[in-house]
Amino acid sequence: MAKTPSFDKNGVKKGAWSEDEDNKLRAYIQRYGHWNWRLLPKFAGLSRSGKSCRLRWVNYLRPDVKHGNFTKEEEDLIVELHKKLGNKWSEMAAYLPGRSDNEIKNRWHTHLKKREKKDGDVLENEHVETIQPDQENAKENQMPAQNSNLEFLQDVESLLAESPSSSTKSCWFSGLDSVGSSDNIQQLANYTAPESFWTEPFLSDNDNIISSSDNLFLTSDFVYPVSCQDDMIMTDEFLWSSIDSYLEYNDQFIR
DNA sequence: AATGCAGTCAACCGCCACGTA
DNA sequence: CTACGTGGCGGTTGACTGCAT
Repeated sequence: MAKTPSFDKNGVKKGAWSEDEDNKLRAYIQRYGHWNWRLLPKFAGLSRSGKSCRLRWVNYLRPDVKHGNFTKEEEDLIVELHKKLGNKWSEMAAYLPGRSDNEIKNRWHTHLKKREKKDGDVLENEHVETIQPDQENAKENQMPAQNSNLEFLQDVESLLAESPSSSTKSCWFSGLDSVGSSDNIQQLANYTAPESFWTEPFLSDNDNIISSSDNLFLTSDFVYPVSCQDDMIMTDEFLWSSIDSYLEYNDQFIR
């Protein structure tokens, strides 16, 4: 499927990645993070270009990357987003957790483009409008701009502070669409975390940070249940201690 | 069984935007 | 202001798979 491995004139390897190369790259990034893609292959012991390493990580090795067939919902969303955004694959990827821009692009070119053309022809014959302006606006409201993780948490923190209902906090994290009637509750329910919030483990040289149950935002134990299980309800204490840990931990690097 | 062809997807390439010296 | 380095994006390619003939 992938290209045959070969070496260019500078001794840089190209083509399909071996399991050994994957393991080296994964191990290096999990321990040190990707601080400089150009230098990374040298330190990780790989005869690859930085670009190739980045692509392999982003599209394949990241722990949150979904491998497998697209669901009907995902495909419908891609079609809708393509109507809205055009070929902005990376922007679309922000709305499809676990899917890379490359994967979305491939899916569009191999499947959805044809489906869309077919649907378009049918609709043209039936003289039906595919999307109403109001629906567009509604969609816009559900997809706020992505912030940095820290900005996102600060926004959430301030919204939660204004919330009269303690259950709001749990409901928001459980992924419910609507949890109340007041403005800030509604705003919170519509709020979208940056994808990296769930997926970036904030790696450092200290392995304890990855495995410590005290830093719940930093562990896969916490990140994955929240991002994958819609019906998970968290206690307020758990949520607040997690946010505090997260902000505290971030401060070490920001200051 | 052999061949051709369309579909699929991992990976590459060139370009651009942005930050920094 | 300019040059340079880096990361990221979108378009394209090439190898593999599966199906039809």
